[in-house]
Amino acid sequence: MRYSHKLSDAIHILAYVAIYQDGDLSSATIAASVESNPALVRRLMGALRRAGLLTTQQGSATPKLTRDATAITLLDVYRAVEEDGNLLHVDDKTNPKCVVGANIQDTLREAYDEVQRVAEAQLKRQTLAQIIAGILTRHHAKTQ
Amino acid sequence: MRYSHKLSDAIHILAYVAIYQDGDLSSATIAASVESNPALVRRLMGALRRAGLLTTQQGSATPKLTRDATAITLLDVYRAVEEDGNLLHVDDKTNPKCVVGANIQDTLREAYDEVQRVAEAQLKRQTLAQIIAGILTRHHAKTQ
DNA sequence: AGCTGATGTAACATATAAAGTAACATCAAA
DNA sequence: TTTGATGTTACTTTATATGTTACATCAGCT
Repeated sequence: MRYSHKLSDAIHILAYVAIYQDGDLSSATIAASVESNPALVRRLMGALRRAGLLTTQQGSATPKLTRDATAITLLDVYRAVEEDGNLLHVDDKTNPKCVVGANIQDTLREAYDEVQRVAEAQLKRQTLAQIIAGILTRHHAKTQ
Repeated sequence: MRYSHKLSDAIHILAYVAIYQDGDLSSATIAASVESNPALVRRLMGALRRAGLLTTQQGSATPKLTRDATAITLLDVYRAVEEDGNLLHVDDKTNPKCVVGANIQDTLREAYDEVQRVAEAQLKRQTLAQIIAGILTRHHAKTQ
């Protein structure tokens, strides 16, 4: 498949909502910033809403973060939009009659879990507020 | 796309070669253990050979690890078989005329690099020898 | 030398998931 | 009531992984 940009686009949406909180927050406007389409934006916003990160109102372009950007981690967003949150994938079709095929799946799962654990810990350490600060800092550096 | 099993299958191949080093190591036999096909096994072995982890000889089913399994990390294997080694992907098509779109790519790259760094460190900490030990331990537990 | 069976590699087909597109029901606000 | 928004679904397109086939090349044996 193509590589997923869902995490990146979801963070983009949340950052946009936070930065332009009193501006035009229609899915079409946000889609223009993402260079994507309104339906994708609405789909991602739906996932963010179900995860409790965003409130929306049907018929009204008024999305809002449910809490401060300092209290939203990249892990929160990742879990909201990536249903298979696994970074690495075990081949679950190996020969059970072979010593290697019969035992490698559980062994690898254990190994991959360690990778997943540290990656998620790192995602948890980074907040939406930091991303927003990074965006604004870069912007100001360019326009001064 | 489908999720990649290349890392898992490559580790499988290396473990198989190490465990059955004096047995039948034809791509067809290994493919039977992976429940895949010989061409895939040969493709992955080609990548492992180019990465310096394995030696092979055309015409002869005699693959060998180039060094002890304790000196081959999962990161070595990962880099050998995953050409795009990035676990997370920035959306590289965002609107440069928007403050968010123009600056989020670099900001996210920085954030994702941190995740990549800790994940790779964890992959580096785990060796092929540990995977082999895990496979054999599980096997012995079942057959005692 | 020739036969057999192996690898190396490429071309093509298929499967799967992401993202794009379009349509429409529903709701908000004027 | 009209306009324009969201929520959601179905379908299409695209990208990547894997499967399949074919065949050139090589090793090892007789």
